[in-house]
Parts: sequence; structure tokens; C-alpha cells
Amino acid sequence: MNILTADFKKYLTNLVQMDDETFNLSLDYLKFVRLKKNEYLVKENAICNEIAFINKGLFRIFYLKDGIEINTCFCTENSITSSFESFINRVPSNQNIQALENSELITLSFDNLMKLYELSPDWQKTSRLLTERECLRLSNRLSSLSFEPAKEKYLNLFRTQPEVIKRVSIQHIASYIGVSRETLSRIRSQID
Amino acid sequence: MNILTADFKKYLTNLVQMDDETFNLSLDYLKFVRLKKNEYLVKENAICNEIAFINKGLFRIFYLKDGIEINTCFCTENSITSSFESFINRVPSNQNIQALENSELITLSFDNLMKLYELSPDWQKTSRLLTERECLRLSNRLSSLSFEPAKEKYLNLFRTQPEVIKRVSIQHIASYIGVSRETLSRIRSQID
DNA sequence: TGAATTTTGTGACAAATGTCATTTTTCGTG
DNA sequence: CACGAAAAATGACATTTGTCACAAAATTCA
Repeated sequence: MNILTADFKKYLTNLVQMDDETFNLSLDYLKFVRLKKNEYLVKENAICNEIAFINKGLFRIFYLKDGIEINTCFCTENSITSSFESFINRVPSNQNIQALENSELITLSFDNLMKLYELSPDWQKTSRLLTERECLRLSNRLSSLSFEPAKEKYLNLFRTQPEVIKRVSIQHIASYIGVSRETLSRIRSQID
Repeated sequence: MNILTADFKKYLTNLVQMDDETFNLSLDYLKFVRLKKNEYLVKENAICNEIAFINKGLFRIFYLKDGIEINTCFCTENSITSSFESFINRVPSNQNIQALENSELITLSFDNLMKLYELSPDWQKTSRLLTERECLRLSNRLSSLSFEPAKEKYLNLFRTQPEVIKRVSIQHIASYIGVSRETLSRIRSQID
């Protein structure tokens, strides 16, 4: 149990001052989940009831636009994945979260998070900091996707998440950076 | 004093359950600021020390990319504006906030916000909710800017912030939706 | 009010990217 | 290992959007 949560604890304490006691409050509330490649953590129209820390594996988050899948995020080891809007506002998710590899997760349900908020303000603060971090990620992604040519978008991903480029198929990457598969293919042949 | 803060209070209580007592904690900490058209609330490289509620007026947030101004946000009455990354992380801002009209603000400094966090967990929660809201805004903007053709981007802004289209010059709007001034000009002549 | 400045509109053309069809390569499974 | 299916690469062409130059319109301010 302790071994499994070690990385999660490290992730949190890296973000916010949190003593052992505060972290341990969460232990009874966490669940351990395995998902096989291609299985879903969250499906569109369902309410997302948990946030998940990734111990092992890789996920994509995507939504459908005019029947076409648009990837909005790749989540790898030592990060948190969730359909935040759905989780936070308790509304049906418009996003899907799918495992792209066999994966292992530590999940925390919404109800349990609310309990943690009550038990310690540090958890409230943690949540705020996580949200702020997500804001920054979105903000960076926004300027890359909206104001750079295709090649820069790709190189940007290469800089920020090099492991994603190794582990994810080109079609998913193309969708993520908002260019056609063909264009990305041509960019890559230029670079090599 | 009460008259000036009424809208701010309304804005907050609309977001989070907050009794009068909790809100009143802030009264001693707020400042009232006027800015004339074209003046700056925040300049690049300065640390942004306050968040500002807009009682009256309109602002744009922009940064420089290769010497070109890129607008990232228009903020109007009854909303909060700030260079969030700078404010939160206490680092120099990479964004500028400029008044596009004569404006009136209620500001709250970082130090005072920290004091409010200590005085009441409701303020901590308020901050979390504001951050969550900002996340959603970014997320929507991201899908519009990255995955829609120019015309849709414009119509999207028209839907979400129609008053901005009336009050802001076309060059600023073009920069905001990530298309050239000329393209936007042509789109508008199509629509009318 | 009127001249100077700024903003906006428009045409011609260029560049970037998308789409479609086809081939090549890779991957998964028996 | 071989076969079929999926993914990726590639060529031809279409579409969208950007860039530049200049004209028209609107705004500012003395």
C-alpha cells in the first residue's frame, strides 16, 4: 500500500507543503485501479467521479467534434488525469479518457475529496494549486496551438512531452496539435 | 463605499456561498482605482500585485510574440482581471493589461488575499472556484481557436462576448481570435 | 472644423495546410 | 513466419488564410 502511494505523495508534496499526517488522511479514501490498453477511465456523457493519479501507463483525453476525435491531453506517469469540468461541476463529461497502454491508477472520488477538504485546509489548497497548474498548462498550449505554425507546434510538444512522441501514434499526436495526419507526417520527414 | 463594492459582492456570492460577515472581512483590504483609456494596470516584467474587479470599463490582456501584440483576453464590467500566473507565483508578468476605455476598478493585493485566506476558509474556496472558472474559459477558448475555421472563431466570440465586438477595434479582435486583420475584415463583410 | 493619424476595407498574389487517392510500412494474431 | 488489418508516407490538387500594397473611412485633437 505504501509503495503504491509513494509516487502520489511525492507528487503532492512537490506541489504544496504537506506533512505526513495530512497526506495520511487520504489513505482510506484512495482506490487502486488497473486498466488495459484501449479501456476507458471516463466516457462521454457520464459524470466523472474521480481524479486519478497515474502510477503506470499513458492516457489520452479526447472529445468528438463533428464525429471526429480531437485529443486534448496526453497524461503519463506521475501526473493526474480527470475530466475536470465534469468532476468539478458534477455535470456529464464531454470528454473521454482512454488508456493507450496497460495502466495502473490511484483514484480519489469526488465525495472523498470533499471529505478531505473538511478534514484539512491543506487539501483545499492542494486542489487550488492543481487547478492553477492546469490553467498554466492550458495557457501554454493555447499560445502554441493558436499562434504557431504546424512545425513549431510539433517541436513544442517534443520539448514539453518527449516521451509522448515516442509512445503515441502519429494520428493521435496530429489531432492533439491540431494539424492533419498528413501534414505532421511531412513535418517529421523534414526533421529527421 | 458600499455602493462601489455591491457589484463585487454580487459577483462573489454568485460563485460561492458567502455570508455578509465573510465578505466584510475584505472591506478594509480593497482599494479603488481609476485608469484612463490606454493606461496600464499591469506591464510586462513587473510582478502583478493585485487582482482587480472591474466596476466600469474594459481591458485587454496581451503579450508580445516576435514584436507583435497578441491579445489573450478581453475583460469587461463585473469580472476579474489579473495577470494570474504572475500574481499567483510571484514572478514577473509576461502579459500586459491595458484599459481600452476609462475604467474603475476594485483591487485586492496579494498580501491582503493571503490575510483573507487565513481569516476564513471561504476565501480559500473562492479562490479555488475562480481558478476553476478560469480553467474552463481557457479550455473553451482552446477548442475554438485550435479546431475551428476563422469564421467560427469569430461567431464564437460573438456568442460569448457580444459586447466586446461592439466596443473593441477589429485589429484587437483579430489578434484575439488568431487571424489576420484582413481575414477578419472579409469575414465580417460576408456576415453583414 | 479640418488636417493628420489611425483604422478598416479590398484586390492580387503567395504560403501553409487540408483533402483525397494510392502505396508502403508496421503491427497484431493465429 | 505469414497473412490481414491498421497506420503512416507520399503525390496531386483544392482550400484557407496570410501578406503586401494601397484606397477609403473613421477618429483624434489642435
